[in-house]
Amino acid sequence: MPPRKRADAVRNEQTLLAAAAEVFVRSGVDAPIREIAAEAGVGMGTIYRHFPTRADLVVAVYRHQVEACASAGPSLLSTSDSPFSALRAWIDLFVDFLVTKHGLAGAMQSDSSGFEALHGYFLDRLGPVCESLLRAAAEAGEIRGDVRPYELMRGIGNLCIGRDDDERYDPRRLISLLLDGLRL
Amino acid sequence: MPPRKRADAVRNEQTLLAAAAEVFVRSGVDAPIREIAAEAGVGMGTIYRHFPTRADLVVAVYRHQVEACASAGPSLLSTSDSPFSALRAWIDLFVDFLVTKHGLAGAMQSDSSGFEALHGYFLDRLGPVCESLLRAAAEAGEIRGDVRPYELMRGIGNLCIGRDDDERYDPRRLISLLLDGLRL
DNA sequence: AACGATACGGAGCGCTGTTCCGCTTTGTCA
DNA sequence: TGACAAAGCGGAACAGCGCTCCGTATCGTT
Repeated sequence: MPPRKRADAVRNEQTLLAAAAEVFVRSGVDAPIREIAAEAGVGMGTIYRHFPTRADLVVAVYRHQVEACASAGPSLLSTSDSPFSALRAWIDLFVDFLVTKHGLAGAMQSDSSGFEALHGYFLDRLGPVCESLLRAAAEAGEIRGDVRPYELMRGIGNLCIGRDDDERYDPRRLISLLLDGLRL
Repeated sequence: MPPRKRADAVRNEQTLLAAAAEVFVRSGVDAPIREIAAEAGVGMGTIYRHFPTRADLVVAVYRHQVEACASAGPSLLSTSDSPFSALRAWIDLFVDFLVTKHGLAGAMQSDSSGFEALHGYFLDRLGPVCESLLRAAAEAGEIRGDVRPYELMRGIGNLCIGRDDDERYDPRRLISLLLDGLRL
């Protein structure tokens, strides 16, 4: 059994994950390594040591984001004014996450089976979270009750497909409209 | 009406189209501009003047290749030993062309409607050519007669999906096997 | 032949990924 | 606690790329 990782290395790994997620949203998954290093306040060597290839980093961020998104659901539900505003806030996190998810396919150019596995993980983990938010809002009488989590998540995912550099298309606007459409 | 283009400019444009096609097959659509310039024996400035963006170049090569592939059909048919060997040779050209075609989607990241248009052009132009090769081989009794051009072209196209840097997968080998399977 | 107009070539700039190694921090053991 | 490998870190340095720009060469016209 190899000796445990050093505490600073563990810290840096977490910092990097958070910084990379932030930068991916701001500049896309192809953002320069330097920008991610700067955001995290570490050197480039540190990134390469933790994540030898860009795909490694993207996958790690992806998993990290799935977890963050999953655990954000219940906590938003308990801190928000209403179930519906929790849902809105959660969807907002979800959209940030989709940037990473869509970049994933490109980053994992080979290995499509690995991609499928990650996609399954994503559905298993986030589907129930979305469902509980939906149910809470429905039981509070804020939205209609016949919306299924899969269709909502997929619909939002599809709305977010397409290049970010298109001034004429803002997915978040449409998603907001969609959410309004759920109200009773 | 603006004065005609200079003769050397026209020549260079043709040279570039041929050189780019060659390089795309060898190194992919992301090949360095320098490599294409070197292959064509021109300076980089010349490429940028004729094709301001990479997408412009890829699209131009694409159209050029569609035409070349379309006109190669009949001529192969008349110079080959048999219709079947003409078909084999044509498929070989077709596979080269697919490198450009698959790169097209990536190069035209925005503008998916433009991509659809180009795809339609591709089908209209190459479908009949493939059909005539198929029919000739069938009428010569070399292959079965129930193969439709669309399914063959699409099948071959799909076989060619996936990264080129995978040592374990050689699309041309499989395509050769597929072609053998058409024989009577 | 002479002279704009047009096109060409490639050096140069800025940005990127990736490596490599001297320096710092950490954990351990006497 | 102090000292000393081992593990980890930072960022200078190198290499490769896209793209621009302008002095030079070629073309077509008069």
